Amino acid sequence: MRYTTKTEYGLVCLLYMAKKMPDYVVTIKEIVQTENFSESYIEKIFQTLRGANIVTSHKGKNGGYALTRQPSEITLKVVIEALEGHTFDVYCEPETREGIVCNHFCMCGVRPIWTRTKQMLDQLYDSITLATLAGSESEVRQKVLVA
Amino acid sequence: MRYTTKTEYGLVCLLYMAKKMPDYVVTIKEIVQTENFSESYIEKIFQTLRGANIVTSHKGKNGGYALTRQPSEITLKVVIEALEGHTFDVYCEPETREGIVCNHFCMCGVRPIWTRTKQMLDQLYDSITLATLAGSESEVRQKVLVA
DNA sequence: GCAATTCAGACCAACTTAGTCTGCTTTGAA
DNA sequence: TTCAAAGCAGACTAAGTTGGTCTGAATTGC
Repeated sequence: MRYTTKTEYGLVCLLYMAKKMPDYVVTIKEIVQTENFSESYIEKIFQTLRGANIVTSHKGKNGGYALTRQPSEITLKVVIEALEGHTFDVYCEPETREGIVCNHFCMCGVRPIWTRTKQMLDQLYDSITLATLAGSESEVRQKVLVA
Repeated sequence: MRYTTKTEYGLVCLLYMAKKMPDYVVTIKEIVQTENFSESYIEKIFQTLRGANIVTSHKGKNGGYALTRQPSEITLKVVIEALEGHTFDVYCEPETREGIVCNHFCMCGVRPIWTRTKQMLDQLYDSITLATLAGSESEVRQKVLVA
């Protein structure tokens, strides 16, 4: 179980932006060159981020993307939900899949595990912002390099 | 992000066994009739569980499957890892994907999130056993029905 | 007006999932 | 000794998802 590359790439891009000055306008080209991603794919990811109001865009020459708010006000939860749909799919939750009769899961002893899992992940991702990540990066980088 | 049906079905089956007497031998047919699963698919799942030494099997007439140890000694982590491969795929972890050079992830600011995620899930699933689930089921069932 | 940029959406190959299917082997009991 | 009931092994497959690509707009600043 893992998140898709959309989330992975999206977070890398947002983190890149967070580390720049506030209101910094970044272009797809710039970010693709720095991070060595596929241009078309990143474009699509930014469309999703724009739809979720995490970034704004400006068309035309000197256009590009900027964060809609401070890095400290953009939580991981919001980003993951925008790119992935949800932090964790409880799957058998009746309210999330209307029309589907759940034969096994809804009332069974297994479901509470998934509810609890989602609860934990939501809480974790709600407590981490882009600023958290940007701030701890150098320190984290060192740790990893030493280990 | 969610676990596959292998894990879902596998847990339902194991929970079914846990609620029976210790050393109870269950057949695929019995469990399939009770839970309304596909026979062939459940067979495959039990092969995996046997490979992970979570159940033992006995061939031939009056054969079937039994838990290898007490429900209280079978953690969710062990079951999920057997059926899913891992509780959470940190993805860019160099040691898990030898030969693959990670361009973006390994040293970047995003990776610690996934490390932390895996840590939390591992800890959660290590603290829950089949006995926990079997024990809390009736109570959980009530809660759900009331809500 | 032109070059740089985003925007929209159709398209697609490869992979994964959730199974099915066929037939074999082992075993207990009649 | 036979036979039916079980597990065992593995090839196969349809449908869905992932991780993109590609074409061609529309918009904007210089």
